[in-house]
Amino acid sequence: MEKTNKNVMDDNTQKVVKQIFTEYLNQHGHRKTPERYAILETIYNQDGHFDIDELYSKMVETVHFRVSRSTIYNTIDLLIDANLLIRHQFGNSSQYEKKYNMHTHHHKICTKCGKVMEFENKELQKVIENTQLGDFNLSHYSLVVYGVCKCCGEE
Amino acid sequence: MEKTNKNVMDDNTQKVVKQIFTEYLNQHGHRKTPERYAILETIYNQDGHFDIDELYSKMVETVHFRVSRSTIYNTIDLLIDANLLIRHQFGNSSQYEKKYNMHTHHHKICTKCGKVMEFENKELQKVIENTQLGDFNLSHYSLVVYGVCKCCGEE
DNA sequence: GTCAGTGCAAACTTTTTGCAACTAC
DNA sequence: GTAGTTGCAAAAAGTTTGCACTGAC
Repeated sequence: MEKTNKNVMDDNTQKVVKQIFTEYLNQHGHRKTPERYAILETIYNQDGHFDIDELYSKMVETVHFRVSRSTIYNTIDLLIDANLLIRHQFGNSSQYEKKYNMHTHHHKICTKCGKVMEFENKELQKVIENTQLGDFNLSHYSLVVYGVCKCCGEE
Repeated sequence: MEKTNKNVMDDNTQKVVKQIFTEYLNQHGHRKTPERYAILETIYNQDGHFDIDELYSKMVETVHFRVSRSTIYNTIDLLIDANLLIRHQFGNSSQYEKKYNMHTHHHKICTKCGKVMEFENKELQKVIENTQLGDFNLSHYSLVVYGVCKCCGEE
């Protein structure tokens, strides 16, 4: 069993990402709606990966802020553009992950149970970032390693 | 503009992958239906990535072998299990790629035009394969690099 | 007051499932 | 003959779109 990052974002991170988002919205002529900030706050108050449905449920049930799925999709696109969120394409649905102030990490996925685990490896990170890509302007990358995890391998 | 792998598989590869598939089907008590071999052949007669719909169209229009989408989905699962096919999760739909006798490679995706390009890098490959993953039995991996390609960057 | 943003429902896309007909064995 | 497969159509699941209403500016 692998641990996911347990550092729930502190108040300062919340403050900073709100500032970044506000600046982004201003620069792009978008409105600063309460829905958008509620979504940003919910995302930065949790750890690990989530999909749209999980975020929707969390907002309705836990945060008690009712937004439509359309608004979530809309806001997620803005957050990705604002560099505050990463989209992964693990399974059938897109998985998202906050980006600001996060350690670079990679993912292991168990092909039996589907569990997604994170791991860090500085050397790997360095080599990938230094790779020659020709006329290609790198913005980010995603390394996913597939295999069988401890639990599933014990069968 | 990047070149994709242009080596259309030769007759020998076709023969070998059919043998591998036959063995797999036998070992797992699956039937050797013409649909399954037609799908395998079509996949190994083309290069690059494809999704279910492209494969379906190709079979209907080019190969003139009519199979249902259900059968394609079914067969693709078998081919993945038989280690003859890789599934990628690039966009909204799953992308597939033949696996036997292929060079290990990685993918660059342009975040503007969505183009998927391949590149090889032996060092990268070595570092990834030698990464310590604890109690995790590596089977394969997928490195996707996002950024802006030459054409899109010239705007 | 205006128009971007929201919520809802409908549409769309990709994948899965149920079932009758078929066929590899 | 029989059980695994196929093809079709319906259902699911995830995402996008159209449109009337709302609220940020």
